Amino acid sequence: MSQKAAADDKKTDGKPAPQPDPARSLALLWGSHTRPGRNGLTIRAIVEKATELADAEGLAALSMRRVAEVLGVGTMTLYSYVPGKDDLTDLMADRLMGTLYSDPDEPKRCGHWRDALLLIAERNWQLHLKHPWLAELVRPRPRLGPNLVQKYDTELRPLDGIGLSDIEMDALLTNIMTQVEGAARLHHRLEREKQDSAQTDEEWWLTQAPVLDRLLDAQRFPVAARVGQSFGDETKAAAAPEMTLKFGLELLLDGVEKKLGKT
Amino acid sequence: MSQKAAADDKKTDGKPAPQPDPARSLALLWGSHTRPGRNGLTIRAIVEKATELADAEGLAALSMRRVAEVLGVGTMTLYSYVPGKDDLTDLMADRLMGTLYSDPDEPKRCGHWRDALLLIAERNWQLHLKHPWLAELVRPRPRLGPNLVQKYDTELRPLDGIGLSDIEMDALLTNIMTQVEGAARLHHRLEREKQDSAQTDEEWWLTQAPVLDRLLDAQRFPVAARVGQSFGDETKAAAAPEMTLKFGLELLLDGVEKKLGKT
DNA sequence: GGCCCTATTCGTACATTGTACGGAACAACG
DNA sequence: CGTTGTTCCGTACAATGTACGAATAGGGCC
Repeated sequence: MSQKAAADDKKTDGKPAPQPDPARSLALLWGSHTRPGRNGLTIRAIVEKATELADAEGLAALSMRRVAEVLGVGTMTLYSYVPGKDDLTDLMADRLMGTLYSDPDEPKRCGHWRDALLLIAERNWQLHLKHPWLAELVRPRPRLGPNLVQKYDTELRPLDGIGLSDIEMDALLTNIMTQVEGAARLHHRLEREKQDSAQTDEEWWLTQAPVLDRLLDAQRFPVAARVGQSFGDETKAAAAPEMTLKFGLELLLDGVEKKLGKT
Repeated sequence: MSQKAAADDKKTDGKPAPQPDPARSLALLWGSHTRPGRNGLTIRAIVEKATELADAEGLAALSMRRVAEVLGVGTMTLYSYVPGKDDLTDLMADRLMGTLYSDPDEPKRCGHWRDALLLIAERNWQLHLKHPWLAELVRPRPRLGPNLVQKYDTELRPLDGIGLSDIEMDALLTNIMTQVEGAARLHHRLEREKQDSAQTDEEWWLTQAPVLDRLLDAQRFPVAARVGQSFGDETKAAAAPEMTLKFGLELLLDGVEKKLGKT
């Protein structure tokens, strides 16, 4: 239908793309973030304050106006440092990637690849706990910034030479990251629901009761009813997503172990 | 800090919560979607048209105004059928869950649990391919609707009695869904980038070249450079996320197999 | 020191979003 | 033919990202 209808907005007067300029975004990521402007503002400062804001109030509360307000500058001033909001979130994400490990060989120093992967998963999990907005970013993974590349390298090192092909190494890491991110999303969703419906889970059962009734009394869902029961008990007791993640990781690593023939 | 500061907006004049009413949302999901209004409109029709729109133009283009326009009704008319946009997307998602299997025993009929899980993963993957917006929804998983519960039950059945506890069954399924959704996100991200930067990937390498140079010439990232190379080759060749998913699934299932002691 | 030019700052404006509000049109019932 | 309650929807509002261009400040050159 309107497959290409949205391509030419402006008359394309010379510059190729006024809005999305991937080259500029990349240059920004890899460039210097500490060169101050006229009023002493730096990209780094913007990114840090924005991160604080997102940590405290969630990604939904992260608006250019709020960031500018917190920094005590005009809203549009931010745009002389950063092309747009997407680039800001990219910067925020990439910066965090630099905080994961103390040095590029930390995971490898675990010795066994399995321990290394567990460390990697744990660090990423903790990062997601500290920064709930990380898992909410629209972009599945942020643009390729220096810290992300560093992280990639750091996490690949303990896998190098254990018997996996390059592509398998990448696939394994990707799957682990997917697991962690997925668990983080679930975790934050539950957390938010818990504090949205406020106080006791007494009330939670009241609103959910009609559905649960329909669920249980009908034998349409025999297995779901029973498992949902167990899961519900577990859920209220502790952090279910973390258990799920641990379980999935074990399975994944056992699978790797089998693929490698033996430990 | 502002933990509870945002609780009381309005004077709370009687009705508990004017905006987020989980009970109503749940009732909506489980209620009838075919009762027509004055002008013959039904919830089902709204949901279907909205789904078409999201399929064709992406989640970003899905606005209440557009949906109403397509349906030929006033914008606010939608609000007499659906409490808000979130509920609409919940309805859309839940409806799709009903299209996954022909009957509640289809996966179980595969015989072996491994084949069943592969079928389950494949179906969910195909669904994500058909509806890119599904993986973009903010809510990690939609609200508990009838079709989602049905799907849950259907997918649990082949796992029942093979030697896993209820919680393990749930965790396994959750992890598989996470894998699929993560792969879908990556897939759609690559797809979008490919058609955003338009025509040849010639140009892609031009914009990405400076970064890649910095990446390769520095020996800061020895492993990442090499693996990224392999991965880049693979990426251009075919659908990398799908391969990654297949790989991760195999590992996961091998892990399950080991846990069960033997096939 | 004085002046000009360029890069930075940012007030205003606009398009777009979800949706609250309340009047208008309509159906059913007496 | 009212009356009443439901459904429809035009208008309005607050919030968003950001384009535009006027004000402004700083730094180099005479």
